[in-house]
Amino acid sequence: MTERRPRKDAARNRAAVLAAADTLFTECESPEDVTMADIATAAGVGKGTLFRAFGDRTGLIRALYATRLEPVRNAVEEGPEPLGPDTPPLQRVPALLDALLCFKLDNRHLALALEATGSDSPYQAEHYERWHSLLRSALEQIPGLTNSDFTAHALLATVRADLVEHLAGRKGVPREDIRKQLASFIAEVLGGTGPDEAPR
Amino acid sequence: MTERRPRKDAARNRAAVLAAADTLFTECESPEDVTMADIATAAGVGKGTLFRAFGDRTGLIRALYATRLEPVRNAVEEGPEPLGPDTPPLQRVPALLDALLCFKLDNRHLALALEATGSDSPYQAEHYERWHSLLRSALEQIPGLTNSDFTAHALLATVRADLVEHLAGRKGVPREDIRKQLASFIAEVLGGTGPDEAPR
DNA sequence: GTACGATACGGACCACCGGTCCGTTTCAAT
DNA sequence: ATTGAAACGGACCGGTGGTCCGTATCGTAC
Repeated sequence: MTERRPRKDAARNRAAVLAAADTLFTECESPEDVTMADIATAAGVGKGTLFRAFGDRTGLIRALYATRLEPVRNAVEEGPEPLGPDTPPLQRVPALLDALLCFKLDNRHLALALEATGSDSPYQAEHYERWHSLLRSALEQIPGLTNSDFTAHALLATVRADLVEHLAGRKGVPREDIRKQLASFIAEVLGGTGPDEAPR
Repeated sequence: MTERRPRKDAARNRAAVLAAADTLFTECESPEDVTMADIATAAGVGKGTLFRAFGDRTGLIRALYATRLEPVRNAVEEGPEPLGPDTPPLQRVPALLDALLCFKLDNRHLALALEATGSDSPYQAEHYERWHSLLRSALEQIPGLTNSDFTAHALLATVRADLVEHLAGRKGVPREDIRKQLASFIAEVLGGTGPDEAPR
């Protein structure tokens, strides 16, 4: 198989860039006053290296984002009960959204940077498709719920990075409050058509 | 009062720029390949004029957006039954969101341009505050609904420009379908706590 | 109609950013 | 030790938002 292993220095530099970018985005207020040159300098490499490794700005941010999101993704794909695939939908849907919310709360800067890539609306990222179809199929298994496709979009819109940032950052709403409000909203949505509780 | 009337040529140029920007944004695919220089040229004025009149790119787009949104705003503030302030909340909430949705459908390019301004998340625009508090107070009057503040945010997130664009543009969902799905979603949200409203 | 101050015009100009290019250095397989 | 491939880095480029200032236009006072 032609699986060329990357050279040692390449791997090291890649990691250095990722780390530097992460701290820079975390520190700076707005993602867009972190320039590519800044990142290169902070990582101690040249700009060329940076672009060679990640293609372009979006590629770098996506790589960072994917790295951070991986634990969540694993938990969802093969994890235990609250998030894993064996959870009954009525319980899994809130769990999924709560996990996503917490992730965005913990990585506000990153999620913001990803969405702010300009031309790259979140709906073009392959991430989105995955989450959407996951959520949709979970919703479809809930009896009495129609409109799963749109509902999935709507629920995902609820945890978008800039809304989360607006609430948690700008308005200072405490983390647990946001989680509770989201949970309560979801309960309203899910409870609307079926029997009000009882996962049957 | 020091209400200096603007000079005649200034007013004419301002209008020309607004018109030119509107058509350019409408024609071009992505808002960000309409440059300020393009707009100036299309309007037959110099760049300086353009910046003098609107401050910066965001200012121009906001001005355009506000102009287009004005009819809706009027209808909401002092209009007749479906949207106006005398409508009972249970009917007004869906009407408001439907109006907003239709507006975004009709002005996709503009709404997209506004949100894509980069640093300027929709939540920082003064528009948003107005719509949010309007919606929230309407929701508060619906008996049995808690969590009005967050619910208002969530419902507004449902009609965000890029989601609408994703559905209507990218995936080609017909206008009426989207409206119907939105209405149905809202019904689920509003019907969740009260008596079984089931409009069908 | 003329003169004149205030206001607006316009396009050359600037700073800066994402992205490329290519001569030089480093790696690792032999 | 040799050597070719892979990676490096920073000078460089095209283009964008935004500024500056000499010039043209407006509108008012006479």
